Amino acid sequence: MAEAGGAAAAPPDIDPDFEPQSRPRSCTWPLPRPELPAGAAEAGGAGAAAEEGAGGAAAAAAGPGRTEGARAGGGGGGAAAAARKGGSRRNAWGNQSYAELISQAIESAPEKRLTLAQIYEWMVRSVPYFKDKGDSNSSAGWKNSIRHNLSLHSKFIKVHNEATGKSSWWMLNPEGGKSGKAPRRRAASMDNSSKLAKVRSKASKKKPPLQSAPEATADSPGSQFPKWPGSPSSRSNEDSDVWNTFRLSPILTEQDDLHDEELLPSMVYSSASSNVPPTVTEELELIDGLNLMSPSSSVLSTQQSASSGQIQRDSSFSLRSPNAAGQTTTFGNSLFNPVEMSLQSSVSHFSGPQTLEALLTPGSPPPRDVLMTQVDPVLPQTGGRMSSRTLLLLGGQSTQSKMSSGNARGKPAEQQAEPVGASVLPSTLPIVASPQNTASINSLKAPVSATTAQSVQLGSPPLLSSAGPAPLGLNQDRLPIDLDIDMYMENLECDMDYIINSELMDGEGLDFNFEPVPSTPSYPSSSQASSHTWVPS
DNA sequence: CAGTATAAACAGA
DNA sequence: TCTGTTTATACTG
Repeated sequence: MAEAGGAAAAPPDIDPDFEPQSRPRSCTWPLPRPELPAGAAEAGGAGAAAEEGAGGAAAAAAGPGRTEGARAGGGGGGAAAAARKGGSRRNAWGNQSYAELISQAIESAPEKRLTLAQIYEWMVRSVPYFKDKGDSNSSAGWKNSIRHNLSLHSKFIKVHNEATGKSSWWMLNPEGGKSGKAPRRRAASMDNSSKLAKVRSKASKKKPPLQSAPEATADSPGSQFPKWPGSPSSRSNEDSDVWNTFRLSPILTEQDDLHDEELLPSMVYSSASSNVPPTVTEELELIDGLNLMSPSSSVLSTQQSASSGQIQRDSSFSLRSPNAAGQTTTFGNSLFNPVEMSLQSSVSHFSGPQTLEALLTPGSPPPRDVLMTQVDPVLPQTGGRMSSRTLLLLGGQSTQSKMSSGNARGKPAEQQAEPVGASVLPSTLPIVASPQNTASINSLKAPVSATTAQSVQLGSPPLLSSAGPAPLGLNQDRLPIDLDIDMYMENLECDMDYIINSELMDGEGLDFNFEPVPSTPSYPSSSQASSHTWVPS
């Protein structure tokens, strides 16, 4: 799995003990372990050496005593010998490294993402050695190591978790950042956000000239992945720093002008439309990573660099959604929709520069639909649109970016919301067989390839119009992607939200909107909508 | 030397 | 206090 990079992730070593246990009821993730452990499975299956069991126990036993101090070094002595499988474990808990354990923990989560606390939890529950150490007392050392590993390895990406309000989500880097400490540049697609986060954080944080911006930015170790704009999620202030960091990429630069939140969409879109600067390329790469993830996603990829980029993203989203059962359909929908919306919109934009222009065109009334979506960035500027209402609309679920801060998820959010993402999506983009969906899909593609199609579709059901509740069933399709979504959400969300809110919102039901929107019109709607809705024809 | 573990300093929320 | 990031140190292969 994740393995691409994560190779480590699934090493064989896993102890029988811990793997399956992963899901504590109490755990955040509601889902019943979906497939859980891809990683685990593999891991376990693979090599899993049996030995662990014993070892584990032993370790546990021993463990308590020594805890950290001894371990490596001390353990080293004894353990050292142990070749992974061969014999003893490298570590008190087995042969797996922290990074591997973390990977498993994340993979075990239905949504493939966990918060730090959840990772701790998983460790305690799943790894015998840590069972005893859940306490604050004993836990300090290994928790510190967990955190350290998360930050250190690129294979782990941090997605800021608005909804939960908790800490960020930690996910496996699709590209497999691998353990490499800081593969900075590469960055995986998703990473962007996360990375951004990191970047920003780093940038902002340490003032020490050491890593001063410039250098860091570049490739040097300091900068990790400046790729996208996404990070708005982070904090306001940081952004500035972050941006600096990012600036490397042209896009970023542009974005700077704009604003954090909206930036993303705009950025992408803008960049794409305008030129497809190098930055874009990078994004693509990132995206690629996503693609990897996503099965069908590749669809558009080829078409246009710019367009492809986003498209892929979409796919990635869909991909992401693992298994989760679609529990909270509603949420999922809402959440996803927005995202997709944004995505689609973005796509459409790309597809049709014209559209973009049209959209952008100041002269024309700001095409809410379209513009909203894409242009969002502008909107905010124009008038902060994210009125509370909007947020409200999104309702609870939409995680609006930082703006709203507490997302719908908030409460049960984790349970519900998260799952949502995961649950439905899988089939989403790629597959969606349903007629409507199909249309939507087409629309997605269409933008790229055929504008015409879009127009057609567009014509039919503009977002709002479509509002018709009917189609909803489909919604689910899109929902899930939380993982990515979050990330995107950060970036996109704002836009989406805005758009949605502004347009759809008025009222009532976002839900309705979603579907209709996404289903077919979405793309078109965005681009076309702009033209349609706003522009006569 | 690379990878990993551990400890700890710092910083932000 | 928790979360994250970084740096430093030590050990192993």
